[in-house]
Amino acid sequence: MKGRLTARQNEAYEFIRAYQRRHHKPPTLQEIGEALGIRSTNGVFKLLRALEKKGYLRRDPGAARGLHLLDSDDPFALTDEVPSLPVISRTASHEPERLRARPAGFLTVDPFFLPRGLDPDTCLIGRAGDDGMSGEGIFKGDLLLIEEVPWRTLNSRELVACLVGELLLARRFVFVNNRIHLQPANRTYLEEVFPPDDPGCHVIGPIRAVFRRLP
Amino acid sequence: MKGRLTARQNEAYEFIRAYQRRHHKPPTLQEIGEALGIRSTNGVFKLLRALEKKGYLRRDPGAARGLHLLDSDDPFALTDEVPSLPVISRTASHEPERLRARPAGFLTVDPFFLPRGLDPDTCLIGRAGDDGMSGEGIFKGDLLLIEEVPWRTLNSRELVACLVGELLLARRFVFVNNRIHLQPANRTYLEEVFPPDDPGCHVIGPIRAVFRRLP
DNA sequence: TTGGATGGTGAAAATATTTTCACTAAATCG
DNA sequence: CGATTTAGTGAAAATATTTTCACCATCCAA
Repeated sequence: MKGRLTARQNEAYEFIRAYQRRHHKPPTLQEIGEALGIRSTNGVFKLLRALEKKGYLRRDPGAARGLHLLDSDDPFALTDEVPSLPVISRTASHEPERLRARPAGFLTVDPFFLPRGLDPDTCLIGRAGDDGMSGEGIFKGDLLLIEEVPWRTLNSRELVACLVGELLLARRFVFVNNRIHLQPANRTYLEEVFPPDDPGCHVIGPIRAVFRRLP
Repeated sequence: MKGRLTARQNEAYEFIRAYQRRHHKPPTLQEIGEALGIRSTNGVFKLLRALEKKGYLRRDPGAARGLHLLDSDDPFALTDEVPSLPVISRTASHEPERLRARPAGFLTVDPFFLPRGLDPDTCLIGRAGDDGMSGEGIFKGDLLLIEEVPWRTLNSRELVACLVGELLLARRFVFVNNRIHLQPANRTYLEEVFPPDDPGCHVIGPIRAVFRRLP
């Protein structure tokens, strides 16, 4: 029995949800007001009443922080919506079929980086092993969000992650004359060419996002 | 670094945990008192202070329901916070003192990108407004994790985000001869120089991470 | 046996937070 | 057009909640 939310109401709803996820408790009216740029708590109050009437939250009148989102009631459900992707360990190249085995860790990734509702179960995180794509802004050590797909479904010149030798590399993928070409974007690196079944080369899939921590 | 809990302290701890689990927010002192049969909120207050001193919870002095259990072994302890940072809206340059007002949205960021336990409350997300730092792998549209600090505390040649005119830009920061120099890393852009109080230039702080979604 | 830590009572003070009131302005709808 | 919804401002009132103060009792270790 939910009405549709106005843009403003949605902003309030999303803020409450983000706040709850971060602080494990609901915000006060003042905190909502600050976040949305509303100077009067009454402005916030009315937004909340509208949200309540439309069935998006329940209030506990009189109680401090007496809010309670209905959709995603459980704080653990909230964290579930933010996928945690396995980080490929350095030993993965020994058995590229089992990239998810013994992950080096997990990285929380905002759904913003999973376009078109990409299935999180098909995604992985890998660390770029060289500067071969520095010309396109991918540096050694960057974390790459990789969608795992069969390499035959890739488009030509798609930006991919692959395991070559002991390293996980970002490259442009080209398939011609029954050969996989991995093209760097840095003059000091050379294009590499492999037959499709070369055990020393495993193309994982396209790179969907790049994350870099700066010193 | 935890002391042992007395029976009474443990009862309080367990009640808080159960309450949090059920209501998705911490209880008030009165509610704890009712549950444990303590008539004075001060009795509860002292229990909480003891729990805090022993490292079992954190308090947020002055805030209603300002409690927060710590123990990370406990699935309901809720400590491993995955912060949700506000994304600076495009209209922020009109009032750079209130960057958090009316955020364009929120981005969940893995704690991995907050070095040395950087306080999430001092961090923001901004979108790079040009390609002025493409030479260092930051492109227009990239999401920047910015630590908000007073510009006088910056080191020379530090990579910073700043609001110049209508745009949020990444640049190298240099302060000499009482002038702020913003240096690009792309030959087609020019260094810009501002007096420290120029209203058209607001240096937000150093860039701690870069996130890019690929097409 | 004295002194600190613990665990209280009860009341009052100080804040935090919600709620109400009066008023404005824009957008929407029948 | 006029009525309704939405989204505010600003101030004040009403409560909820935290914090402090004075005081008491018990237990335990030095």
